[in-house]
Amino acid sequence: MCARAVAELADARERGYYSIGRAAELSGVTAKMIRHYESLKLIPKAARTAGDYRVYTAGDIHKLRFIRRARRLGFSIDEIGTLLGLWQNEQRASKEVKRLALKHVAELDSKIEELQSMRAALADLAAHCHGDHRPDCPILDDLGRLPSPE
Amino acid sequence: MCARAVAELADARERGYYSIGRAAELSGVTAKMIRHYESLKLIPKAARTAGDYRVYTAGDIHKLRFIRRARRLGFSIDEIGTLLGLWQNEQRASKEVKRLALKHVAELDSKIEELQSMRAALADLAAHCHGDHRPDCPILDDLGRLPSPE
DNA sequence: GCTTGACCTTGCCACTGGGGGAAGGTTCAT
DNA sequence: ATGAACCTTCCCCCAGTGGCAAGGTCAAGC
Repeated sequence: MCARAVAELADARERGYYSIGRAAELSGVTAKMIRHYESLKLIPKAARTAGDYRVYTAGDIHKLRFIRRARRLGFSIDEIGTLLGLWQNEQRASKEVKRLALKHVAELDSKIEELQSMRAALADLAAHCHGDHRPDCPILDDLGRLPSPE
Repeated sequence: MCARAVAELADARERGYYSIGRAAELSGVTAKMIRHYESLKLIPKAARTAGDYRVYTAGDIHKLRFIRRARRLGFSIDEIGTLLGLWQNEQRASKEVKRLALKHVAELDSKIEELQSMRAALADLAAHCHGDHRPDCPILDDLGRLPSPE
């Protein structure tokens, strides 16, 4: 993931390197996304074999797994970049990490609230709709409501 | 929004047409998005003046407001297309509208649940992090956790 | 050695729903 | 007649994927 030109693929495998497909299997991040993360500079450029195949170490795969877990918690790519830096920095202060996590919790909270208010408004409208063959429908009435008499 | 070539802008205004900027003001949908919705065929092509300016009727603006409200409830552009069709169809069955609304409520519910489980997991990790100058951090430990001993 | 097929490479296009801006034309008031 | 305000089209950007196409590499069987 850092050095360059690692000879043949067979060689590379013997030395403990994995192809992008294997890395994808082992980390749960698709090959596509591994390349994408490389292009975004979230991860450094992978080393290549003589045949120009990317090769990954167990450590790289560990890092990819880290990224995948962070994505699942909803962190953005930028935030994950920061988290990776902190993860690999032995001098980090856990305060920094906690601050980032709590900021993200707050973002999640506001998204949740937003969705909940949409949900409530819509469920309320739906509750007042007969839902039969007739055209009358408070849902459409509300969406098409005029703000002021026209 | 349907016919073509409406002569001069001044004429058009006298006949009750609005420019895209006015339509944006009155509907709350930006001029940018009005053009975008037209390109997506969510709304028909607007009529044009001799100078190629789009013109809109009060009815069009009403429709744009409908779209804006539906977006705020989280409906996708596709769903809004369907809702618009139902809105303008006097023969509609309110059952259809209600079904769409309830389906969307279910989608909102699953998104809310997803965010809530992220939120809970992250808040839990953060709660166990000292958040001080020391590097030890359960948040990073969890993100970097190996799935099986290696 | 040659073929086959799995895997890899790059690159482009699509989607969600917008935001921003450039380059140039139109309208209208002064 | 000129400048401001508004309009036009076109393109790039964001996040985070998925998919396709054309081509190169590798390992294995015959």
